[in-house]
Amino acid sequence: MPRKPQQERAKATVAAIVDAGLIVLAREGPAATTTRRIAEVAGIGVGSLYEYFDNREAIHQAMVDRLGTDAAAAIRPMIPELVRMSVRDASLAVLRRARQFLEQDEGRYLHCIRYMTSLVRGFPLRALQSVLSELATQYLIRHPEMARARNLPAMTYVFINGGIYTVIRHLSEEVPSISFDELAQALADMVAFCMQGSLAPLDAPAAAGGDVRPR
Amino acid sequence: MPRKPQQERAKATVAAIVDAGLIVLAREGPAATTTRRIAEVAGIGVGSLYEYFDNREAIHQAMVDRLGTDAAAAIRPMIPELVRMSVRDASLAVLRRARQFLEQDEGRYLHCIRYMTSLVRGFPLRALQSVLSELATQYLIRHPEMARARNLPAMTYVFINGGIYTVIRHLSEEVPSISFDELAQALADMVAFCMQGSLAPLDAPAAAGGDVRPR
DNA sequence: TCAAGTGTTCGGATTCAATTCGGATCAGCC
DNA sequence: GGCTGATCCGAATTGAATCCGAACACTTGA
Repeated sequence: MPRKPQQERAKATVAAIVDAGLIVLAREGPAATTTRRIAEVAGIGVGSLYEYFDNREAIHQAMVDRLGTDAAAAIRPMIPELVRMSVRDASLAVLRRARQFLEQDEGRYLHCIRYMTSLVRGFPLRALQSVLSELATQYLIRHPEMARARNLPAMTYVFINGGIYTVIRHLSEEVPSISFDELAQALADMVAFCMQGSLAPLDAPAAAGGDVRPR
Repeated sequence: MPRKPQQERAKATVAAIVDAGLIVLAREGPAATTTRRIAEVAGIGVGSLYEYFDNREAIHQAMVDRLGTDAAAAIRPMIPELVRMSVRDASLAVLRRARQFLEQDEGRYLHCIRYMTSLVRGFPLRALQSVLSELATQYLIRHPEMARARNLPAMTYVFINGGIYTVIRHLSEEVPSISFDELAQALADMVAFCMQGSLAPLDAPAAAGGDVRPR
């Protein structure tokens, strides 16, 4: 029976639990991220964990939510500048900011994110997805001619979801076959190529490799 | 101390364990996929699990490997046909085959794949990645003019990794915001657009939305 | 065919993390 | 102070993962 923290100290406790979870996960790995250890690092008793969380899974969920919210907060203020850039430059700027965000605090979030995919089913960074959707919307408002692009909702879906999880996967790899900068550059190029291709008239000259027009 | 199965019955036991794991995971979910239950469904004693697997995690890993191998086996025979298609059609064909593969046996693999991402860290479908790399290589041999494409290794990385995990994520979503067919169509279009854009001469006319040329 | 030696199976005993629960403590209010 | 609900606590309980030594099955070679 989880309750809502009402008093200040209770809110502090909840925050301490999520903080402790992230700290332990980053420093000691998923095997060490037990309820006892979280409580120990948070400086509270084990029983207190269950005052505000149904179970360990709920704590993990809160940790993921925190990461998503923080990431979103890092990107959101950039939106006004981003909409004034080209799609390629905007994509690149977002990817660079994401990397910077993940590497702050001695890579705490970077370490966490590597384990979180196996901690929480689906690993939904809702807040981050939401901010990137907002960015896409703002970008289209500023560049209405791009709304002509064919299949835009599906492509946006792939840009956002595919982008987030491709980056996470890359950062989780033991021995990446390409560097982060190469990945970021490729992703930014690809977003630009897709917008370009999707906006081109259907009777545009096809490149080598057969018919590249949709449908 | 895990050993290699030497006798036939031991190999059968190992296979039964992996099968049972996949069956239980698909039918009863991750919470029910305990060592006891796997042993029960496999028709063996709990102790036998540890003859060939270090721990439960190793069993999960074997389940993931099995899925990756089976998926790869479903795609590999298509390579000779695929290399004769356009990139778009080939991409679409691979995506359709993947879906068909996942839906066979009443969606057993589909159910499994939804949980596996949280069962095994990194969820590496090595065999599948390997087959798709092979496909890319064969495609380039057959279409040498495409090797001119800028940044090809990084783009291929994104096609393969991004493609696999975007599809998996989509199939894992409770309420997908787009249908699988829309996703497949968009991915195939995007691969085509990227190849087209990447092969286009650098001084090609830029589409709306600013400079879309790399670097 | 038998016996030794190795591979295989088994399931009760052990270990340890997750969760519960009843009571102690604290904050705000009369 | 005395009351009430919120908060905190940690020993006890529960159940899954793992271990281990005995029992059983197969292979070999005499």
